[in-house]
Amino acid sequence: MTTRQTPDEPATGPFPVQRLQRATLNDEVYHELRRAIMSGAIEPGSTMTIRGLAASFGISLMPVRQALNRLVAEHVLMLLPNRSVALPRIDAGRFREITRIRVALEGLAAEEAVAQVDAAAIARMEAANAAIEAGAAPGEALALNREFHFTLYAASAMPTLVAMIETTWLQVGPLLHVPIRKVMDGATPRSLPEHRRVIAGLRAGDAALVRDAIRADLEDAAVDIAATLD
Amino acid sequence: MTTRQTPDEPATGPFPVQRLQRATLNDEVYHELRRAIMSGAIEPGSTMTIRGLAASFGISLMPVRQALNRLVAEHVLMLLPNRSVALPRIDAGRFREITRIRVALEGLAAEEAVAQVDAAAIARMEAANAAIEAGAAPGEALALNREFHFTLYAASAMPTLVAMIETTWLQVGPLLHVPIRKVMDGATPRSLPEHRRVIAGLRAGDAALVRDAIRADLEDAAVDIAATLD
DNA sequence: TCACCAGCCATGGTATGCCATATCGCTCAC
DNA sequence: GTGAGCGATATGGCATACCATGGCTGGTGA
Repeated sequence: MTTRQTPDEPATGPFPVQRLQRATLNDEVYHELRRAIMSGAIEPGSTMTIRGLAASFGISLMPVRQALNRLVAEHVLMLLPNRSVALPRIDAGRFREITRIRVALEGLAAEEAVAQVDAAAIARMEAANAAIEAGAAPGEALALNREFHFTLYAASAMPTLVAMIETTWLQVGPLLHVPIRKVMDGATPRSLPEHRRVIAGLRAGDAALVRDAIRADLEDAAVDIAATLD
Repeated sequence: MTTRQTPDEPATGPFPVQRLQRATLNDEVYHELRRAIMSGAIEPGSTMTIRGLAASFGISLMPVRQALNRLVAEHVLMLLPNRSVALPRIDAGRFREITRIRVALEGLAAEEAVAQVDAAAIARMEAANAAIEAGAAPGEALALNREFHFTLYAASAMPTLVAMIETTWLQVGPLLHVPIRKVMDGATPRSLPEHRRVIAGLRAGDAALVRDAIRADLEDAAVDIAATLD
């Protein structure tokens, strides 16, 4: 099964080491492409070839093909008529659509999380938000924002929902990078009132408030991003 | 590229025949598995092997592997620890979760459809509903119900949303078949008041009414299905 | 008779090779 | 000079082959 165990570092014995890398090449390629997309390394609209990627990774075509298929199935990549794959160029209409979907899904997760969130999760969210407001670098702010949101969503204990939300984040991922950088670069570290409302709502156990704060947070960000689209 | 053109039937010349089967084996397997799942032909909890399916289809392992990967990516199939795939056994908790997701997504699509639906679509929905109420066979009723709902959702002009809804239907597909049969077999053809409310709401342009009718329709059905779970 | 071990078989992952197609460029004819 | 046709190359899909792993089974020894 080629579990790709321990490419280096000789076996350290029965010690509890946690280096379970990635199981299959397929998975590795998949996650690497995900990372590249979320980090803005891939230009929207650009196409990629199986052979090209396989050569870059130094592996055969099969794992790459499977990883691409998986991303196409998630609507993160797009199948061209010639069966090549491309990172879709997101127009304003599609962005609006995905934003509405995100409001519905993330609102549901947020609402549900209120009843089940624990103090540790709230603390992590508050720490992430504080780091953003303290003026993290743009890339880091994105990661912190992601942690803020997904800590909340994970508290919903709805794994299928969380997975669907992750997919939607991937779909708009190419947009997040550049515009957010533009938005945050010039601005002084600004407070994120909606994030603070989320935390306040969690503490108060007010599901409607948390849902609305998430909605407002998404829509606020969407306004900035949409402004860069047309 | 192996476009698999015209396995039989000699070229009929420039006549406009519409027999563009399926493009790739991958796709063919994918859709066949989808059909099998939605029709209840695959037992929830049962596992399947790549080689077994490939032998059944009379093709090689690669297209089967890709189709399975795609279904796993859509959370329709499930990856076992030994990397085999299985049709998940849906427990009550997961069913409740998916139902809530469906209410959120399908409610959004329904609401959005109100502003854009045309008379032809409403007519198709009414016809489908009438056929159900007239006492269609169980399997046919499922297909008609599906047509009713997706005609509505397609009117939303939100293709990404519709695709996500289709995925959720696939995820609960194994449950729909048997229970619905049980529910509908004994019962005399009953009217579907929520479907009628949907149509009335569409005619009246009342988005809130349509959304609520869809919510009620889904939750009504969910009660029947959940009753068969534990 | 039971437990344990070894070898086989089933199965998944990956690499390679071949075929079909699409695309691009070049050449030749008009 | 331009357009049409042809060929080379790039590219995707599929089949086959090989390897690694995990589970199962049968045999052997206590």
